[in-house]
Amino acid sequence: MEDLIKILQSRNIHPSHQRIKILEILEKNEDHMNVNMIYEELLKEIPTISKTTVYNTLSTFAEKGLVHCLTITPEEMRYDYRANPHHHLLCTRCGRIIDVDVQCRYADTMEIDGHCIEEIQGYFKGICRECLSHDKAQKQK
Amino acid sequence: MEDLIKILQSRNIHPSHQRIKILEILEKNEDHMNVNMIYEELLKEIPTISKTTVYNTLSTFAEKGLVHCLTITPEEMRYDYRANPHHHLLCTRCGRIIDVDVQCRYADTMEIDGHCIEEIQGYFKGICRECLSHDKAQKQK
DNA sequence: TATTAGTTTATAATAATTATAACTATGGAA
DNA sequence: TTCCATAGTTATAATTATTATAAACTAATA
Ligand SMILES: [Mn+2]
Ligand SMILES: [Mn+2]
Ligand SMILES: [Zn+2]
Ligand SMILES: [Zn+2]
Repeated sequence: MEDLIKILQSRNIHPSHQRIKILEILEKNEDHMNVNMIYEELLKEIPTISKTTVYNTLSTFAEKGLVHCLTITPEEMRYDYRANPHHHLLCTRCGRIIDVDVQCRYADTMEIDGHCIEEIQGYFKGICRECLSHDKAQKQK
Repeated sequence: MEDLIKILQSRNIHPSHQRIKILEILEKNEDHMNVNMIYEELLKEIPTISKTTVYNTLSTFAEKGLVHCLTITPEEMRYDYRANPHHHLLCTRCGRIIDVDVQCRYADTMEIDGHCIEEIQGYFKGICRECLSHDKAQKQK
């Protein structure tokens, strides 16, 4: 709680009740929530929360570099709180977006083909570990 | 023209007038159009074309593996006709999506961290060659 | 107290995409 | 030729994520 406030302050974001809760949810959640998932979680603690606040807060967080926006799913934006750059797996079975710790060979390159590279976004499509082991368990029956 | 028909037929897609024209546009265009860009181009030749047809056709093409869907821009889907897998640069200046021919070290890996990898999607964010040289020209004034 | 800036909320507007149903072209059977 | 089935196209409406707008609230400050 105190930690979260400090994190917000360090980015010059006024630590309102709503903002603290949203950051708390982002921190807890592993698989890259969309606005609606965050909103549903918030409702449990702040029943008067508005979806606009979630949108506003997330775009503030993104501006201040506190979260990264992932355009992996075509339907809606996903939000990523983890600090270090990394890649993702989009599971075509369960729909989750999962962190994958692989290094990109080009992660330290700032120039390719004359283009200036500022950010690397990579993701894999496939079937996640959990879904695979679920498949196996099914087959053994 | 004959080529385009053959391409469609080889994928079991009936080569209607509309479909041929859409494929033709995709082939000509380098920077990964969205539905509206394709629609606007089509209007010049088929003034009665419907946007629904563009959507239907592109989703057929995608199903049959003729195009790839890019979720790089958050606003809308972009379509990629090139056959070989490759990466992209999203220029934050001009908004274009440009092919970048870099190899991915993991392109032949089918398994990472126990997850099954079926497809690799990667893109870079930055400023493209053309925008950079435009900047330089400005400065010299 | 009155004022102000910053934050949250309710509500409406926008825009990409999908769903639905009517219309059209085509090719074969009768 | 006429009828019919099918696939493809079109117009239109519905859905849904996101953004815009303005009102209400909060906390700090003169
Ligand atoms: Mn992540
Ligand atoms: Mn491409
Ligand atoms: Zn899964
Ligand atoms: Zn550019």
